[in-house]
Amino acid sequence: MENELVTEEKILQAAMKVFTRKGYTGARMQEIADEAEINKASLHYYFRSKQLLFERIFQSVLTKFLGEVVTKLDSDLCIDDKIRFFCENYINLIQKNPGFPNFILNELHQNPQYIFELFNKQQIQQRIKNFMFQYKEEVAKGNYREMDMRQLITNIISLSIFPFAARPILQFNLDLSNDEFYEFMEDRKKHIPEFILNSIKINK
Amino acid sequence: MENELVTEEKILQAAMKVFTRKGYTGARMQEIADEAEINKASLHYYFRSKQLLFERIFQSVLTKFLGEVVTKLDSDLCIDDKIRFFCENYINLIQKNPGFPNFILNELHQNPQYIFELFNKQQIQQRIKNFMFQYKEEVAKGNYREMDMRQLITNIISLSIFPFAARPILQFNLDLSNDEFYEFMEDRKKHIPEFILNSIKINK
DNA sequence: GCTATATTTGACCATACGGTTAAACCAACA
DNA sequence: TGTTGGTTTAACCGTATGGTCAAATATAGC
Repeated sequence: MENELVTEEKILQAAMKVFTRKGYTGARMQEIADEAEINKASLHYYFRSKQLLFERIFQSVLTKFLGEVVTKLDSDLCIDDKIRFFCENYINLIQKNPGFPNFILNELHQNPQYIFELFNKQQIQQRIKNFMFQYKEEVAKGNYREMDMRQLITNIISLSIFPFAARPILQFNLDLSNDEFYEFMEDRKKHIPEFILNSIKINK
Repeated sequence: MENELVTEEKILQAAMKVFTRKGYTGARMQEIADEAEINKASLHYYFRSKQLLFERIFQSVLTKFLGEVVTKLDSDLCIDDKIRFFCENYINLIQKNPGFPNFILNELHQNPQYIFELFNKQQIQQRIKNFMFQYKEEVAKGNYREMDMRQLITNIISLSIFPFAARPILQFNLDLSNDEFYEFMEDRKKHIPEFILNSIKINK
């Protein structure tokens, strides 16, 4: 049918909005229906249950969250540019979807095991290994400090994502308005790579 | 009555366990009652409603989470030691209470406004300002790089807390067993201060 | 326009859940 | 031992919620 895609798409958008805001247990099927401007029974017509609808959304969110940025990470950029690229693009991505980090962190905690399949699809582990290898080569050349690469990768991710997950705390304690927080994260796109590179580069 | 404190304490412990695992919407009063090995009606006898019990728990968690460590931050330690102290003690604290970060990050997102009173009690803003002032003095002496202190503070917190919030993701993608993750975080107590100080100190 | 198929809807169902009640229980004390 | 007051409990209540169903409505092919 013609309308099918439209309705289905409306539902998916509404569901993403509600699930990312309220989480699985907090979300109400009625609320999703209202948001999509359809009858609650139609939800179950298109997606049989809350669980199935949720899985669809969760998969889509996780794919968006991991895919877009991580994919480009084993390009032929140098270490510096990869770090710059990652921070800048991740912050951009989350600025467009502010609810993603908390949503993922939270539901992750409930479901852990079944999520790992999704990670596998993105071949994260392989990309990380490539990056580690590239770094080691640079260490051998004397350009970067030797360090536990798992710590470095954790640092890059933490610095980029955490401020969004803890946004209200930061805004309050650093006394930032919404606009100021936006500016703060804009600055941060440059600040993080600078901060990291200051720490890991060896200046000859 | 004699038994009152015991029962009340049992409830609070059970409630903390369940709320930090499942969040407000995910937690069930029956589950808390079971965990405390009492009747569900007794819950309502001691704490009138789910909301009130939750607020009690949330306040207690937040106080523990903020107080213990942050309080000691405006001591007379030097910058280096304050950063070392903060990272080490925060990681210790969370290792003892692994559910705290996700719990706070999540509920925070639902409730923001009423939480700020609790932050005020801990005088976080003042302590941050003191730290900023101390840093500026050191910059003037030429010992540390000049930088936006709000970024630095965000970095310290992000690096310490985020790995716990995203633990399953990290464990999977860095291929760490539970024991290895523990070791990883043990190393991290030293790694973070080193990483940060490498970046901000000026070597003469 | 008629039939078959897909979609939408209001009404309904069963269960789960937070919360209440009244009776039972128990310790202290007169 | 009987009375009092705090505590515990089983049974119950009203509502919210995920899910179903059959009737109604729209759509497409003939």
